[in-house]
Parts: sequence; C-alpha cells; structure tokens
Amino acid sequence: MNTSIDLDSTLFSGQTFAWVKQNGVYEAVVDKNLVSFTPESFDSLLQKHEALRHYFDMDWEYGKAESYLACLDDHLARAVKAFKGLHILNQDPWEVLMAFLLSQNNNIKRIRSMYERLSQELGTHVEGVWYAFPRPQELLGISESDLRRLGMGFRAPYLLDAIQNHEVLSGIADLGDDEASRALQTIRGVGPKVASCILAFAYHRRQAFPLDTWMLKVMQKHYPGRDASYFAPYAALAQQYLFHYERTQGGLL
DNA sequence: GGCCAGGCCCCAG
DNA sequence: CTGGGGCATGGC
Repeated sequence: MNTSIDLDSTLFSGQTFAWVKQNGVYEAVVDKNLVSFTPESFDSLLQKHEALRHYFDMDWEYGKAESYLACLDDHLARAVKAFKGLHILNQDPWEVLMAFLLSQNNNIKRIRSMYERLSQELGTHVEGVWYAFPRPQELLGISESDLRRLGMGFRAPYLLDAIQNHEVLSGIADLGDDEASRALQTIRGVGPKVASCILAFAYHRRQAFPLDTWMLKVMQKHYPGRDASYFAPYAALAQQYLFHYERTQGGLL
C-alpha cells in the first residue's frame, strides 16, 4: 500500500530548495542522480533505490510523532491535520549549509533561484536542464568576486568561508546538539538559526528548533513564554508544521 | 518603483 | 549581553 508521506508539504515547506513539480511530476537532483517520479510511482521508486528511503526518512516514527503533536494543543492539531505526512528529509549537510547561508534576509523564491544558479553555473551536469549542486572540491578555485558576479551579494564571503572550512561538517555527526551547533557557528554567516536548520534538515536532530521571523510570530501568538522544550521530543517536526502552517494559512486565529 | 525578505555581523552602550 | 543599523539583490 502507499506510504503516508505527504510529498507536497515535505518537498515545498522550505526545508529543501532543490525540487520542482510540473504536471504532477516531482524532480530534483539527489546525490548526483536525477530523481523523477509521480505520486503513483513513488513506492516503486523507493523499492528500486534503497538510499531514497533514508532521504525521505521513511522509517522514522511519524505516526507516533503526529499523534503526540496533534494532542499537544489546538493550534498544532490544526497544523498536523492540514499537513499530515510532512516528513523531515535527510539531506546532504553541505547542500543544507549552503542553502541556508543563502536564506538570511532573503525570501524563499529567491533562495531557490540562487541555489539553482549555483548549481547551473558551478555544478556538474546531470542531464537535460539538471545540474548537481557543486561539491566543495569543485569550488576551491572560486573567488568572492566570482560569487558576487553570480548575484550572491553580501552572502558571498559567507559562502566562501563555508567552502574553505567545509571540513567542519565531517565532525558534526559525532557531537551532541549544543556542541554541534557551536561547531557549525564557527563558519562565518552561520548563526543559531542557520545552525539549527542544518541540524534539523541534514543531521536528523529532532530537538533542533529553527527560530526565524515566521516562527517568532507563531511563538508570540500561540506559545507565549514557551520554548522548544514544550514540543519535546518532537521539536523539529513541530517547527516544520508550524512554520509551513503559518506561511500557507496566514496564521488564521 | 519602493519595500522587504527562513539572519548575521559589527559596533555602541 | 543587549540593541539597532547595514547589508546585495530581485520578486512583488
């Protein structure tokens, strides 16, 4: 039978900028391969490519987490009802680091286009219009002015520092959440929010709780005086639900 | 055509 | 350590 993942809310809730959907077909480059599927072919895709089960996080306790969060309060109940099946992907840490360096003082539309631009201009061709996001090794020769020419603006030095210090990522998996966050923040342009995005979306840290402008509004409105611990042990999933719900429903009520 | 955006840096107090 | 200005660029 079909899996319980909700593809639209999973792929278009701002945790990844790699996917497009056209005529019911989802497409992106994942790990140097073009992945292309429809909701009908999703199950067979997973059977064929075992690694994608992990990418889509198919084997985590979503049923349990959804029930828990839906019972926590009315607002979460609505968000979970609206987007039940929202998964948190297991993305490549390097790509998440770069994507969320792009995200600061920016909007999702433009983050997507900047991410796509880096892929097309600096990444390896896969097929058709598709390019893989460039690996750090492919970017070693690049300069700040190169990045500015590509429209990266004031984020160019941040991207450059990430390129030069990408080895920080190799140690993150072994660290606890707080230590990992601190280590990530040694990269220029990575603060608490970007670090928590990397931990949530690339390292499966379920207590990470990215607080951006949208989430600050949500917390003020619906959870005054509370913090991530209120949503434990499912803070990251709660955050993703609340963020997406706020952005799409305009935070009604 | 201004306004503003999944923050962070930097510099005052 | 807290607060506030500045930041490149383009979508709206």
